[in-house]
Amino acid sequence: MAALRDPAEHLALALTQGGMQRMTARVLAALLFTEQDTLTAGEITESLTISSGSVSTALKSLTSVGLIEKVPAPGSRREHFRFREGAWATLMSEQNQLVKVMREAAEQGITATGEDSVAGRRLGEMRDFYDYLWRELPALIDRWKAQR
Amino acid sequence: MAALRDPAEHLALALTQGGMQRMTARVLAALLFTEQDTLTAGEITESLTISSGSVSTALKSLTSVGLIEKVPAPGSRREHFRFREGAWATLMSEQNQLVKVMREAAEQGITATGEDSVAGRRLGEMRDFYDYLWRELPALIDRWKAQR
DNA sequence: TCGAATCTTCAGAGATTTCTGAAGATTCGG
DNA sequence: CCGAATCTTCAGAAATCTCTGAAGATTCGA
Repeated sequence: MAALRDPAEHLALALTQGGMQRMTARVLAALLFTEQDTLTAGEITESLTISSGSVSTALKSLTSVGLIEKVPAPGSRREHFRFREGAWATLMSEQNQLVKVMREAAEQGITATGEDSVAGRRLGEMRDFYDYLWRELPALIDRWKAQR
Repeated sequence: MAALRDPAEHLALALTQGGMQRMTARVLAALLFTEQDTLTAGEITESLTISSGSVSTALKSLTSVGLIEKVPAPGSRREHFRFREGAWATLMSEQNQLVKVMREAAEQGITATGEDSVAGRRLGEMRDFYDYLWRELPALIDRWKAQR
């Protein structure tokens, strides 16, 4: 596989498996692997050989979820971007939204079937599990932040 | 949205967001929401109005990851399936594979860039984070299992 | 304020994924 | 061992998602 020859592409692939858009993942990987402190949209466009449109969309989306940040660049007309401190914890928290969705789906199911039905009991187990994660995962991330 | 009227479909949608195939998610939801203890492939095919091929593929895949199980059904020629005890913890563990992939991608990046480069330091942070999760998440799940 | 450089948006081409349907394999009662 | 019931597989149709390219918007120095 070509990705194994290129660690940045390999990392992008892993991010893709986690649900990230392919071009977005490649842009993030570029920001991780550069030896510069920041990169401009133009530099990314050139180094990945993808359209400026894709880069723009990717940067917008990565910024909005807090994985990267715009860096004021005096003396340059272009926007500079940088991988953000603590971004991994942010990404993890993003993914915890899914835990919330699962818990709510279970809750809704219980409302529909009733607590004491066969299905209601199955869904109760599900709700309890995601409830537990919803409480414990943020604590886990906090412990990480603390020990840094 | 129609899904909000039908809790089973809503749950299937949530599973889909987590990366599960749509028909596979619907089959799993059917097994969760039924008032029976088990369902046959035929019953699922009928209640979801999807092709028998999709049901067969879905059941195969759900069985292989341990979310459901075949139940021996004396006196019936058909296979019976049931949502599996502790399946949610299993699903969670599945998803932790991604943590491992991320850690390895970081490690590989460090090997390529060197520990002391700018990129190497960024990747070091990434590696440490996923390393932490890789150690702590199984413990979190174990605590859940213990407290049941 | 003007204009060059840069960025954003979005329609549609292209790539990918998903589902179906039907042919063939399997299973089990008789 | 036969045959009806059931299950599996897979080619290709259909649906979906992704990326590009170019038109228009924006920004900032002069």
